[in-house]
Amino acid sequence: MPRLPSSQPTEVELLILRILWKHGPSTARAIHNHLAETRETNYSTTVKMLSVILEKKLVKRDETVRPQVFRAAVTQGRAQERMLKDLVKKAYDGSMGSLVLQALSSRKSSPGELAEIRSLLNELEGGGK
Amino acid sequence: MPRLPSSQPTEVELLILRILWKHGPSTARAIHNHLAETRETNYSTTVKMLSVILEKKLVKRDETVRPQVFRAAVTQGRAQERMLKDLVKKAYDGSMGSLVLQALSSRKSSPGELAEIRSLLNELEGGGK
DNA sequence: AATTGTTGGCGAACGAATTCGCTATTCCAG
DNA sequence: CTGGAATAGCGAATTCGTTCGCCAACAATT
Repeated sequence: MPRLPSSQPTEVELLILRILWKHGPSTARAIHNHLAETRETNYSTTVKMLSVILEKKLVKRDETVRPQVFRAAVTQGRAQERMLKDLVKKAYDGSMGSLVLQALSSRKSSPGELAEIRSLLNELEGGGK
Repeated sequence: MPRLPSSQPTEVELLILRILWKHGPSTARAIHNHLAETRETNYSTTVKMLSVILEKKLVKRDETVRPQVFRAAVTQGRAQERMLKDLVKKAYDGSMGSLVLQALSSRKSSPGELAEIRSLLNELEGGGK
């Protein structure tokens, strides 16, 4: 029986997206060079992955220039949000709150982050009243 | 070239673990019945998946009784933590704080959860000082 | 003990993800 | 304009996750 496509970006796809988010539109070669810092895959593999995620519409390609330039088709925030929701659904029974609790307690965040979180919390509680 | 095993529980594995966490040690039949509420897979499939996750040491099996009884070999908290860390690493550049920020802003949590979060936050800031 | 149903397990089959070899296309220096 | 280098792409091969069919072991009921 067939299985449903995952809807979430896969490992390598995410790796490529992160490079694009960080460095902006890039050529296949440039992407591969960044990729090569972490992994030892072939240039062909990078190109193939690019064509795959192009197919999935996760990236766009400018074919009018040579070499072609790839850009992320989704924002980092959107992608993160989708993945986060997926995790909450799959592993936290849909409770975003319990995820946050665990996130806060299982690891120390920087004081700056804590302050940000607190201010956001104030906003949320204030608005909800 | 070989690909590295993911270390994270997969879709169905997680489904089974959640059943065990919720209902405690269960027979294959019982697990399958719960599973069948959501999906329409065969009993053989359930048994197969059980043998797979047994292999992966995610569950234990008591073979001295008939029918055999399965129990989760990892706690829910541990499993959640592992998955959460994985997501933070893969999608948030390791920043747990930014994940929390997004979690809080992208969805409303219940007032009760917000209160819990706030109290945990107080604890963290107080202790860190 | 023979029949019938449940339980457990193996191995085949499929799609999805990832890898790369090889070919084709394009670019550029001479 | 031509040869060598870089770029683009196709298709085969491999692994993992998931599914199920089929057979064996066991239990229960007549």
